[in-house]
Amino acid sequence: MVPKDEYRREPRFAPVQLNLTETLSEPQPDQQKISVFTTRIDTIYGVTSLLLAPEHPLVVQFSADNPELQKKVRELLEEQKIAREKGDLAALAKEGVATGRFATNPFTQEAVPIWVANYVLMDYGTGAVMSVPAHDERDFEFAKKFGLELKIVVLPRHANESEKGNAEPLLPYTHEDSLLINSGEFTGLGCQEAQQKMAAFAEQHGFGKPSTTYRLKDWGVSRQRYWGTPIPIIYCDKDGLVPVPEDQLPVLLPDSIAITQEGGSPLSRVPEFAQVTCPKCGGMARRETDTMDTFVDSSWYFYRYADPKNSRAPFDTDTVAYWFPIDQYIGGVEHAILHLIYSRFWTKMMRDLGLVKNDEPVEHLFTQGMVIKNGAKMSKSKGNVVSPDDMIAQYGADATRMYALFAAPPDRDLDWQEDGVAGISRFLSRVYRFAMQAMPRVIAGRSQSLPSTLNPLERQLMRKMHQTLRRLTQEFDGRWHFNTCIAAIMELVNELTADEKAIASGGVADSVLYAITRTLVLMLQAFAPYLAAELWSQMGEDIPLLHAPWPAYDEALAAEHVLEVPVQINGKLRAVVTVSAGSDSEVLRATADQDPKIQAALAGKEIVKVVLLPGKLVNFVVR
RNA sequence: GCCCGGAUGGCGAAAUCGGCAGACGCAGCGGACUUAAAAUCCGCAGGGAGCAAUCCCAUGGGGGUUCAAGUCCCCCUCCGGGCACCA
Repeated sequence: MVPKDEYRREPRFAPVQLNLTETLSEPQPDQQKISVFTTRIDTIYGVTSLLLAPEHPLVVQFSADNPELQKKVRELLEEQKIAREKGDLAALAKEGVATGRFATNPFTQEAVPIWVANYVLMDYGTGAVMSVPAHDERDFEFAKKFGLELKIVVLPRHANESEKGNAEPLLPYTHEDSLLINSGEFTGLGCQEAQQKMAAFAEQHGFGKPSTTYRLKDWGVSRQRYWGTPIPIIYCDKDGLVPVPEDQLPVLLPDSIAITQEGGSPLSRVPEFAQVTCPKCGGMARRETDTMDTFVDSSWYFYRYADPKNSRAPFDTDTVAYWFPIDQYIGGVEHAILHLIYSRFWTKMMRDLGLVKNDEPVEHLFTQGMVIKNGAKMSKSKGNVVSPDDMIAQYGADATRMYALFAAPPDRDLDWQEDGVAGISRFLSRVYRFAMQAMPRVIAGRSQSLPSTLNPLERQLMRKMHQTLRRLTQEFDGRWHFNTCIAAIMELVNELTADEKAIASGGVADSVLYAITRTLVLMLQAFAPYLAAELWSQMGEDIPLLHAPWPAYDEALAAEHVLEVPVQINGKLRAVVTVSAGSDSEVLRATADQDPKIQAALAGKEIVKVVLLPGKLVNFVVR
């Protein structure tokens, strides 16, 4: 599948150990070490403080005999917790407190103050961060607020020569296509190179080494909701967490439930659901009343489709192995992450458990556009969904379906509007009238073989038919731009109805009329299946329309014999000339030379160059 | 903030590999048929200048590459979607 970064592989330089000093004096050999985690070791000469997460173990030690600091740290932790629960950590105002301790930067041997900050997370990296205000957004904000020092150690690579050395970049300057300054022996290196060399230096001196870290996407699956899959776990005071025995699965949601405005899980207020006996000891126990995120269901439900009647298990491994992976997934861009990631994760988990044999749920992904209504995506949660029911009632399912396909290619967003469906409806009526008019001769033509030579009208119509068929065949196999398929069918029908009188008066053999009408119906079935099925049955075909094979187009019959070639002068269209297909450059040049418009336009000009593309284009470059 | 899409006539769009910008349709205008209307059929239709032939301008904006750019490169604006103190 296409989205492939559910975890990101990032080169990291971690951990770098900064020695802790009690004072600004020389570092002592027996002092403690704090591991920090960084992706920008190249900025380490710009470190002006060291930040710890409120939960960092050393914070406890630092604040042991300092109640004031303890209180402040508790506040910082609380702020962080609330922000994380709300999911808007980014909006959290940066707060922090100095511990009064100092750490020594192993690169510079400088001592920097140690702070506790509410935006440093204990569960990422090491819970300790080197703060480089000049080259990190967050540190910049923090340092400005608390008056901490800024040290510029990276300059834009493309700064003018004259500015070099004194150009102050707009702070914080975080780009990595840059050069180091004020960085000791590393000054003058590019960021990337510096990262390699400084990591090697750290490793050599035993205070750090590069590593690769994988960042997994968080997915908290439990929800305090009624709608969701029950989590089959029972809490017993005696036995702890007890899984619901397999013969009691699946746990079903209760039917009688009051959805109130109260907070908390609605299921916890349904005693007959929540109160159970422990499967182990038979004593009073409590059922888990959170349900699972609906993403859990959407992560695997499609496996059930391969084995829908299985009453023993969700699905049988071998039955599923026959069908999976799915050949083609079609979904909206808004699914490009989340659902798609989770379903891949779920498949890999089931693979590891031996439940499925495929590594990926899906082979190919087609990302369809969203339906937009009044500038926003149409979605149930936004309540701006427009039902096609009215349109179906007025124009029928065929016209509604075809209109939706005609409005835009499927990979593009579609701003839903209803003008235009009438045109499709008119088109389908026109097809029906034409076909029914021709029907007696179409039926007669069924049993006749095609004429050995086609007359000009027959040839023209057959050419158009094969061109249309070629277009559809290629689209179905490739881009899926059904809007242009429909346009192509319209062009074919336009040509047929334009020649309707000539066709009616016998200008086209019955067998040719049959061949064209039959192909038209086959092409139409993808877009207007009901009309196509009706016409097919009128034609008295032996096999059902759905079983009829897709017809093959004939490249020779589709080929144009006369080509119109644009003639340009300095790239601007000045004439169009007609040549027979297969004409070479000389013929093309001669034809263009003879065109009166071209002769007039070239008069008195010097021809510098002539671009000749046989069958495609002539361009005179003149002075 | 970061990542991914997108922007072309009054509207939906087409141009698939750098080669006639606007196919096909909607809405509109003119005409035929009709007592009249509906339906249907024919024609016109990006903007500007001109009686006309014809010419100029035009694919969100600005630069560039090229004989030739909606299409390729650089910068920017706006709209949509997703993610987001992950150091």
